[in-house]
Amino acid sequence: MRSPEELTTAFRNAGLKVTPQRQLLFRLMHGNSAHPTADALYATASQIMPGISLRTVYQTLNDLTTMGELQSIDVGTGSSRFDPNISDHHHAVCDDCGAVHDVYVQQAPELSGLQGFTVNDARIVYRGRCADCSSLVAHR
Amino acid sequence: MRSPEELTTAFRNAGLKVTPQRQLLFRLMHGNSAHPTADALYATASQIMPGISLRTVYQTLNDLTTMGELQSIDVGTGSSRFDPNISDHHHAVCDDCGAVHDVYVQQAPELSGLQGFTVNDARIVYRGRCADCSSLVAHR
DNA sequence: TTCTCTCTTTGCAATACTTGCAAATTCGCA
DNA sequence: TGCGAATTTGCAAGTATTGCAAAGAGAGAA
Repeated sequence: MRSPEELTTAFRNAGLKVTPQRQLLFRLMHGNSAHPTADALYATASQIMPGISLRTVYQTLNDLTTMGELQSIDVGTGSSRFDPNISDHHHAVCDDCGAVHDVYVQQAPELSGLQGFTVNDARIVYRGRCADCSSLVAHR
Repeated sequence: MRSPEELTTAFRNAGLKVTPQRQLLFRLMHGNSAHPTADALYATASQIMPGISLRTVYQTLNDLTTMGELQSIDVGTGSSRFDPNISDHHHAVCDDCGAVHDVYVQQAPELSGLQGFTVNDARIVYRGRCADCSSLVAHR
């Protein structure tokens, strides 16, 4: 996603208003590689801006996603996660700690066995154990 | 998943009971390539066995999944889908009609850029337009 | 700066999906 | 056939997300 400053002008140009709530969320998501859920972001935002509503967090995340500034990802953990990295990439989920990591794959695997299916998008979710959790196990 | 007959003995051997509800669900899922949701399966089951409860459908699907007879898949449509095909495969979802198709990929793409992550599983979800929907558009 | 129109934020209710729980029922071995 | 354990049901509860209406606040115009 673009920087908070760029988003500020982009929102104004689009006739949208730049509110303190939105600015805070811009800042919290910019460069955020934690793949937070709406609820997790709400928790963080609440510490800085008590009173901000979960509804606003959902609203803004959805707006940013619609505008193409965020990618919404679903790794099967019950709730959607949001990723400011909108480049072509995939995700690796640690089954131990739940962390989600960005992953880059050399080439999108070709599809075979489905005649006539036009692929618009391919997303890969890897599951396993991340380096941190692996080392924890090794020292157990 | 195994045949209804095999599951019957497998359940008995495991100390589990073979009820009419379970037998019906065994039959409905065996060879089912529709990737139904629990609710969809409940609708079908209800026509054959009025009174069967949605709770039992969820229960049985979860049990079969735990036993490795079914694969639970999440293609981001809100609810879990169940697949009796437990071979190594992936899925293609039509954004028009919502149909989910089984897909086989030559080789699981290698993971790069994540040091020390041990991959247990890789799942690919393709999105696009299936052959049926494409031809509908062509004739529009 | 002030006005005002429109977009936002809030709070709460409502929805969708799934699971927990307890009572009633039924399977299956002896 | 009887009994004990596993199951099924119905309903309540839990989680994630959205709809809605009233109150509030940007930001361009005067």
